[in-house]
Amino acid sequence: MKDIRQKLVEQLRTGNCTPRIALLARKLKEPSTTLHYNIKKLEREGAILGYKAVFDHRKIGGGFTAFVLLTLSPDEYGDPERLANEFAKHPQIESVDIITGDWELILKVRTKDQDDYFEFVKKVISKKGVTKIKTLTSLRQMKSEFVEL
Amino acid sequence: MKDIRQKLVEQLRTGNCTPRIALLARKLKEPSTTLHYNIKKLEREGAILGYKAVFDHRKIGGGFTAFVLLTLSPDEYGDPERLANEFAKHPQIESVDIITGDWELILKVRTKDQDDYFEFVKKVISKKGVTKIKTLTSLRQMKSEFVEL
DNA sequence: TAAATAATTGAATATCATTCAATCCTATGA
DNA sequence: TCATAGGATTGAATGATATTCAATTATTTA
Repeated sequence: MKDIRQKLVEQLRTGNCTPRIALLARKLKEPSTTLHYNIKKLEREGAILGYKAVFDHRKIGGGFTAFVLLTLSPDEYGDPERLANEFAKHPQIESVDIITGDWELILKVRTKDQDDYFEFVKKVISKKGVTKIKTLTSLRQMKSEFVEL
Repeated sequence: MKDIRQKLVEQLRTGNCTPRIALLARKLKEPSTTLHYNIKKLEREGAILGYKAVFDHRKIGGGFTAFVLLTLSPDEYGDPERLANEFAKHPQIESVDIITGDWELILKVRTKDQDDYFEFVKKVISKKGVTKIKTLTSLRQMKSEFVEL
């Protein structure tokens, strides 16, 4: 048996999907060519960045979810985007935001379990420039990516 | 001119998309029927919850993003899910998590601007059961929904 | 080891996205 | 008011794709 599952998840997580124009045409009672035109326009304008699958992460080896608050050392203050971009590269990280207040960055992280998360914090998050880390562990997700769970 | 744009955004925000099997078949060098079978299986198992568009929220009237930390009154302590589910219904709310630590809930909220956000806090978030609200305003998003921006 | 169940796959079909050209609408300026 | 140009809408035709089906192969179960 091939292990296609993992490859599929990898591909569908960030793209490789497309809108169902014919279905939308029926729902909205509009000609599909009109919808096609308007969707392409949204894409051209950069309003639509892509199409992707939404997963129940518990079922694809991402049972642990946490929000991570970070403060940066004064030398990173001027350019928090450098570190933020570095974090963004990791597939375990769902979102990266530079924020106001007592913390500079907030990350949303998905790992298999708490052990995995601890390893991830040690290897990826704890780096020069990060002076303080606070983890808010998700006990229950009610909504994610605008989808109610 | 019809205003289809808003209706499309509404529909594509949470679903009405589908995987591009033929494209994946070329990428992964597997027969499209095999991929079709495996994708349907992921759907049946509930691992895939749906397919949706990813937006640049700044271009569809959601220029303001914030993470909202909430503490609940002792009487809501026992059943934070009730309030969480209520929040989840609002389209401005991207995610709702029940968390550990000093706060009980974290929301990710998208509104047009800060004024809109203030209205939203007053009308929706400030309700009986919520005793403390802390807003972390996003100044810059580097990644969202696993998509680098 | 046999039988049952699950997974893979090519061929055929049904559905759909996309293209194209014609038409309509809207904004702009004389 | 009218003419014009660019954008938006749409039906018909086409090309591409998802889906179904049946046959085969692999894996699990008893």
